[in-house]
Amino acid sequence: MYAPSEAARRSGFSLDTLRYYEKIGLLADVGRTSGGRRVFTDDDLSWLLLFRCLRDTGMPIAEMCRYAALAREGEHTADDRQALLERHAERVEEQMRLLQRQYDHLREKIRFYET
Amino acid sequence: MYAPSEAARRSGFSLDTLRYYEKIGLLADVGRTSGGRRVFTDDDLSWLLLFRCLRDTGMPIAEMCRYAALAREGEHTADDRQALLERHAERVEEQMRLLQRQYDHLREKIRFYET
DNA sequence: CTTCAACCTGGAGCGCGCTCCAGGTCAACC
DNA sequence: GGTTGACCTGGAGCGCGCTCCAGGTTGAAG
Repeated sequence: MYAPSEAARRSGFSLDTLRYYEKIGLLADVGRTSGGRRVFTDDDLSWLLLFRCLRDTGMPIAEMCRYAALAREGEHTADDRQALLERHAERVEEQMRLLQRQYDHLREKIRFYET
Repeated sequence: MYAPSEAARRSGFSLDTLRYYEKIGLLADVGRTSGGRRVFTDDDLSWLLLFRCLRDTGMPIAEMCRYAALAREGEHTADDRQALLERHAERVEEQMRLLQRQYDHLREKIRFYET
């Protein structure tokens, strides 16, 4: 059980972003205290860490929503979810290759300044 | 000498983006025909390829503008320009490490679906 | 019991990097 | 000379992903 600030600290998202993710339905069924304050479980946290991973690798929020919606539908969507992640992983590989290539160009450019 | 569409094709930027880059002063002194149409030189093209590299590695446009402005000031800014690129390259290294780390997480998650 | 930082809501606003549009001009080809 | 597609300008608009704000509530510490 984590307070909002603790969940923010552990996930790397801001409080506003956590509220935003709940508002758009990415993070569903977040618990509340009797006073109306959010309480994040370990399960919520592991979702947030997955979202962190997907965001850091450039997945659009709309696609994360699709993934989360599939997961909520139940076990029978496991194949779809796997395929979604696989397609994303392939895009990430392409992104890494491009980044490496452009990094090499950049280093070459810098070497030019060193002479 | 390249027509706008050719410059777009070779640089990977859209026509609108080329015009936009000129408008904000990132790309300066682009030549024109008597009729007012842009003519891109090899020099313009190599600038565009550098911008492509910097954008692909996540440099904000404002910083590319700073770099371009320094270059226009003359040779005496070479050290500043080199330092700017070096700082950027270090950020890119960090970005590559993060991307690799999150890619590994993603692959692990996918492996979980395979069992 | 008081205080005060952390939290709540709904909704507006923002920064970035383009992208699109209207309404016109240019120039190569038939 | 007419057609057509590439190009021009200034300015508005957009998609994304938050971020901020006002005005109010909660709850742990002293």
